Amino acid sequence: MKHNRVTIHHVAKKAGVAISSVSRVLSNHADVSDDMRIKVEKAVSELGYEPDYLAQSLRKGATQTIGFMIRDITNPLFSIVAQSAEFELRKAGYSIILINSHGDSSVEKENFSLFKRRRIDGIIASLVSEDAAQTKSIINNLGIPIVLLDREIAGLKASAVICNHSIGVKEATSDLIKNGHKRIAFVSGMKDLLITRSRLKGFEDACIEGGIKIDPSYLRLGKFSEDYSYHEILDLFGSKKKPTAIVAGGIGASAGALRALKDLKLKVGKDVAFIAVDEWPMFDLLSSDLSSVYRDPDEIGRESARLILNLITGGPTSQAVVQTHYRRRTSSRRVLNG
Amino acid sequence: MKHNRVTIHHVAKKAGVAISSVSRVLSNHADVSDDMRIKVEKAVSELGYEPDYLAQSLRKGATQTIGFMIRDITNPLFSIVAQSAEFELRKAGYSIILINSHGDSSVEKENFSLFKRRRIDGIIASLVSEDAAQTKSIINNLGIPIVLLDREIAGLKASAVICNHSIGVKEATSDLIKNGHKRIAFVSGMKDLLITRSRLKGFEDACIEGGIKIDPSYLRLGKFSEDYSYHEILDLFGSKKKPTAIVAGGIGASAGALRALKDLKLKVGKDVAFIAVDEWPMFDLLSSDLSSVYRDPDEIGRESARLILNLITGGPTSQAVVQTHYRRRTSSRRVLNG
DNA sequence: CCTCTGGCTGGAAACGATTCCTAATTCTAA
DNA sequence: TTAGAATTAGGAATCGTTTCCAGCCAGAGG
Repeated sequence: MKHNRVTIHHVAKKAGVAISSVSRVLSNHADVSDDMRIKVEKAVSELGYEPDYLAQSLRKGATQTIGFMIRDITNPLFSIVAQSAEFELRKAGYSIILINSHGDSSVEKENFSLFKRRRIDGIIASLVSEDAAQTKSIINNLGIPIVLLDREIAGLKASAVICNHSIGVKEATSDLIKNGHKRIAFVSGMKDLLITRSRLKGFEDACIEGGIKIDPSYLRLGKFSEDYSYHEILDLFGSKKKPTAIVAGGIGASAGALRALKDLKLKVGKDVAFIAVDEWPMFDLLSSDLSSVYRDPDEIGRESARLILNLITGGPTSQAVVQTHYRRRTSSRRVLNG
Repeated sequence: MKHNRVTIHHVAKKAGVAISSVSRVLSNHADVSDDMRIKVEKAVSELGYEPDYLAQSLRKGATQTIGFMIRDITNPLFSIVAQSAEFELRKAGYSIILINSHGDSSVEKENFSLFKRRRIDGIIASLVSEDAAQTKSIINNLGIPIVLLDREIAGLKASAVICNHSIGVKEATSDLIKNGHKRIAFVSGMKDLLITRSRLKGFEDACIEGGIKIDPSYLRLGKFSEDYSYHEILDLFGSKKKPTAIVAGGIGASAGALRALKDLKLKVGKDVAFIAVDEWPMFDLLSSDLSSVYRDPDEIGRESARLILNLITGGPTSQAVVQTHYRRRTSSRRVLNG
């Protein structure tokens, strides 16, 4: 029981050579004779030897492991990102350790220290917030290459995959305006995040171009949660100046808004125009044919894998931009009624 | 740059004691004086020392890591399972390595060997198939504790979380029969999987109790994919004896079936009764108010974590059963029209 | 015939911890 | 006072690799 793990010692003994020679053969070192190679390979295959990652890692100082930290793996968008990143990284010989931060900065902090203790080679992370000075110093002191998803932190030595949200949101908002909408609500997450600012910029640009003055009470930028969005929409429709259209930034925001509209017995695409930013699985089976601002999660995963590998091999930090575009469907057709 | 990692040596040197003493303090060993403890703890906190997992693992023979292997992390059900398992396991000091098998047996095999080389302490897996004799021998020779999700393999030393699908499906089917349905289609995955057999049993039991003879052409048990289900439903409705109700086993089956019905312009809950086995995010926002057979993914995750920890600490293999139940909504109300 | 070069090989020192064994010190009791 | 027990600390082996270094041997060149 104790001896069922076959190590390089066993191979060396069986082949009648030194441990170092076995290692040399296995790592394709130049200085090894044909004779030696044959002897060792024979012993290796007879014993079914496979080198131990742990010992290799300790010696080499690299674990061939990437930490993937997000707020919520349950988010369908991120689960696709994780999947595609894993697919790319395994091709390069890396495994991924998955960690949730549950949207909690202190858990996030712990996770970074866990990554360090585990000697992770690189990190792909969707951070809780961008402002925390503490987070910045933690990352900078970590000494581990990191790729940020949709975050921008000044003075941080990090690569990033940035989605160009403003373009898609602008197209979407412009379409609403072209259809005569003037009272457009915009619900999304915290304003201190790049992702929100970028969406907001698209929204504002469209309004400016369309000659619409933005009423700040239509801007509800607090949290990404369903709950937040649900209550904000209820609040908006309880007021005097009900919106005629809604742009929901993010999956949580969309879900909350759609539930609120359902409870208010308002028909999407009929009583109110609606555009969802980001799609989710079975989007086409929803009660209404939703227009959306789309980005490709697979691409985000691929790009994040590419960037982290690049950093690990000593490359400079860089950014990748993923485009978004407006997908016009029936929920955003003209539905004005007031 | 090279010396920025602080090791136990530095602590020992700073505190002016031996390495072994530092280790003893840190692992709360009994034989350590107060004086020693204070000296070491001071040095530890001044240097910000944190023990290296890699070295600890190599020496202790345990990596505090669990491998989580599934066919598709994108599946919303499994992503919830993964999340809740991770939450439980981290409380016990374990991290999880996430691996996709993409439903491919040979990838699955590679993954097992990767787990072995990484000295994973335990595995939680949703296997591609149950029949492969090869898989059985691989797992048995692996020597790593394993928990199977919804799979049953005779002669395998493994714990398992088994969902009692038959109960929920039976309730659901009985309800359809009570409403007068006789031509009920059942679409799901391969028959050689416990999960399918269990669902089928519930279906059959309900038919027997309800005095309905099952027409085998209504049983479409091939794959879990959307594509498969889509085409089978199209086929069924292209035939003479169109079904009046559908039970879709699994998320993929449900999605495919709903798409087919959409393309056929058949209204769910009006032209045909429908019951989905398993729910997915935003289930309540679908075009129809779907009845379902529900199981709690969080519970599956928790139970799998519990079982694997139990095995790791030397406990015997065991099974946990997660119940399912029928959630009656409008899509399964009486809708007979022929 | 001797030395030099160069290809191969084996030995040993890391990597960063844990843990066993031994020795030193203190304390108790005769 | 001293033998023996009880505490506590240090040294060294170990986990399974990689890699540096030194040495051996053969062939080439003088």
